Amino acid sequence: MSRIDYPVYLQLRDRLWTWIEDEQLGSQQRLPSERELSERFHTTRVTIRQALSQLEAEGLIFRSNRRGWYITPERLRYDPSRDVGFNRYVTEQGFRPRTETLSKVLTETPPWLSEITGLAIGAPIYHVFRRRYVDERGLLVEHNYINPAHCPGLLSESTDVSIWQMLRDQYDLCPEHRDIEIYPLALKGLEAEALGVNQGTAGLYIQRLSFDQRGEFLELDREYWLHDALKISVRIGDRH
Amino acid sequence: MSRIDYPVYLQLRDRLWTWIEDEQLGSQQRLPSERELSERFHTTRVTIRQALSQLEAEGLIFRSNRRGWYITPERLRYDPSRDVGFNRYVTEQGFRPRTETLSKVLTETPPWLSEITGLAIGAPIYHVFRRRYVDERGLLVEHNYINPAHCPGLLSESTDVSIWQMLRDQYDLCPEHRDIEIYPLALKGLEAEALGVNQGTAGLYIQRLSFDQRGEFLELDREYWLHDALKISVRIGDRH
DNA sequence: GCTCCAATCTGGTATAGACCAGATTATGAA
DNA sequence: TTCATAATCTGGTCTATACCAGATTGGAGC
Repeated sequence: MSRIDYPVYLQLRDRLWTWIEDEQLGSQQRLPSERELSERFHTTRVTIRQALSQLEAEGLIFRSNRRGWYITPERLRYDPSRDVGFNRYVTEQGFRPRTETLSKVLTETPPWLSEITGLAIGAPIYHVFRRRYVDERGLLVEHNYINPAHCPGLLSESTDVSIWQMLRDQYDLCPEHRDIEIYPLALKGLEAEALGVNQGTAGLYIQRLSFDQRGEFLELDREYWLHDALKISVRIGDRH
Repeated sequence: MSRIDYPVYLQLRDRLWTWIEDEQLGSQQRLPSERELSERFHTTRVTIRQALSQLEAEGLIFRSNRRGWYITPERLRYDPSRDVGFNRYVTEQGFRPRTETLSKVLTETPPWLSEITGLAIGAPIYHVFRRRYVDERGLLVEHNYINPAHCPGLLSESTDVSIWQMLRDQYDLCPEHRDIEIYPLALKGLEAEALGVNQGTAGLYIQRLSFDQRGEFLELDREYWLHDALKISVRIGDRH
């Protein structure tokens, strides 16, 4: 007997969950179409969609625009306090990374950026906009704002790998301290578009503001992640 | 002229946003009912609800079960790496904190807890379950698992204030290092119920696992936050 | 084989209506 | 005034249907 007063779409969520387990659907595998599911579970498409949205919120499945529903891969572990490049820790965890540079320009510091970096409004600043994949699923887009005073030749460097590694190797730069901000938000506008998800899809915002030993602004990193893509994992206070 | 191919519910989202600005609705103020809004904006309740859900995902408004939609207060800034108690930093930011202890028991270490703490399965462990408010809005629920070896008299202490402060003052305990995990999830079951939100509401999970100077397990903290309630803010590498 | 285009399949959006259950408010009796 | 209760208001759930637009597929023509 199912509990009374338990809405149909929540019952469906549970039945879908166990159905997925029974079928042993694995990472990135596709579910049957909504119409097929609504027949199979004797309900309407609207209600099935409600149940699917629940599973999406829980991170079990994700949608690919007008293509269908798929099983969400395991979360990527991520430590924003470390300087290790994306490619390296993705590989370390047994996944296949890929980075696309969507734009890379030398532009002028806008007011909001001036406010948090101390740069003058209109001062030259590099802006790199990239999309990162894990196993061919786009997990995040990232805006990098880099102080050109420290690395004048950045535009001619490749930005499809780690910017940090490049800053360290080519320009001998490393941050002395940084301010990190993290909060959940809805992906919208440019970011939603670049990730191929619907407006309002749940996401996680991570911002890193780095300064060098002399307290000068080095780099600002603004990352927009899919909500189900990562698990932040930090160790603090260890002296090894 | 509005952009073509822009769905009605997204247009509504924008119109509602500006309408809220025009009306100068402030923190915790109530919106008109869905039926009223759907008339006012010449659409159906379903579509209005879609627009409201967008604004909810974006953190502008939140819902209170069968009572209505309200303006979301400003996010609370939160640094999980510091030992400052909830009450203190809520107050520091000009808000009014409140904590309810929902349960407080001495129980036996379950397998999953044994795995991450090193305690023996079945070993005694304190479990405190609390709900935290800011300005009378419940923002998170929190499970604390505390090693009784270090603070035998915990059950008789008040847990409506900072557990950390108590551990420090009464038992002279402070953590040497800790592992922090953070990721977005959907609030469900006990946590959703305790916060009075619908199953599947977006949330943020924060876990802190603390050990003392000798590497012994001190405390495990599992927090379930509303997604729109906080902004994590950490400074790393500063030597002041 | 290949390319191109049409048919088809998919999820995305939108309407109109209905009923439910919890929360609030109004009412009226004590 | 107090307190129980009834009416009402609110969001929550659900059905049935329709059409759209992007993605995929299948086949015709080369």
